[in-house]
Amino acid sequence: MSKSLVLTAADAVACCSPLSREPLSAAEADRIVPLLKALADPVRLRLMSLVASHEGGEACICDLNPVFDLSQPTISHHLKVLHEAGLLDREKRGVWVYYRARTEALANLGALIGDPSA
Amino acid sequence: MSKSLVLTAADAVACCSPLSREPLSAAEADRIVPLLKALADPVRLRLMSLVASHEGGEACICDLNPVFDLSQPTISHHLKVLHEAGLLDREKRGVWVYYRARTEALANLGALIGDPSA
DNA sequence: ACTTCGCATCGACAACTGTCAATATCGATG
DNA sequence: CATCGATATTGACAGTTGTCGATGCGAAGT
Repeated sequence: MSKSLVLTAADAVACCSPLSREPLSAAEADRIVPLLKALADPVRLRLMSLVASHEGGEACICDLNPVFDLSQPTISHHLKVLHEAGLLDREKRGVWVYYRARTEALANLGALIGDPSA
Repeated sequence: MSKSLVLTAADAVACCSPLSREPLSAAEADRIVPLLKALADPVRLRLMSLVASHEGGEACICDLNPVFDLSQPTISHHLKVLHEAGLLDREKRGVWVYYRARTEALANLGALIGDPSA
């Protein structure tokens, strides 16, 4: 069976026209805002960038943790927020946990905010 | 003198490569996050969309206020946040105040999040 | 089996945020 | 100038959020 039975916030972005095209409904805004909230923190934005720009689009937590002067639980918390927003996929391989950037979600969100054809 | 002597957060976005290109520095993240924070609220996201999609890219507060079931000070507050982030330009014409969407700022932010060429 | 290691969860706390009612400001109009 | 109407500011409050230390959990190694 498919692993995408659960509809994350990231999936919901694809169905809205760009900000400058037509007014967003309250329901649409409520579906998009969790994504923006997830990115609207300096640590999470950098985490997202670190994972997305990492080789293969994925990174091990063990690589991410030492980048910041923050406790391990704090990084774990931020990664969870990004994961639950649908921006990061989580996979456990052996001892380590890897996060992979959902570039499609990022692309959809980017298009919604700054529509190139607007 | 020019009115653009002040560098808003929106201007600072243009100088960063997309999220999935290379890791964002802490300083870059700190400059981008205010923009995302400004959009990461359902009311502000809808306000931004309302203004940006409005005829001429601008809208009068008197048109925005009745759209929401919120007090006038609350809407005023949200518009201020968007303005201070550099996403909305403010202009007083006669009795009314008009807000204009800074589409360039939106485009830059959109490109940073979801780079089409990534 | 015991320990170690990588990561998640919990509980607590300070800081920030969204909202409102009350009030101020300021231009237009009588 | 007195008033009115549109918007901004202030002060207060509840709810949310970022952070930490302590602890839990499961897999690997000894």
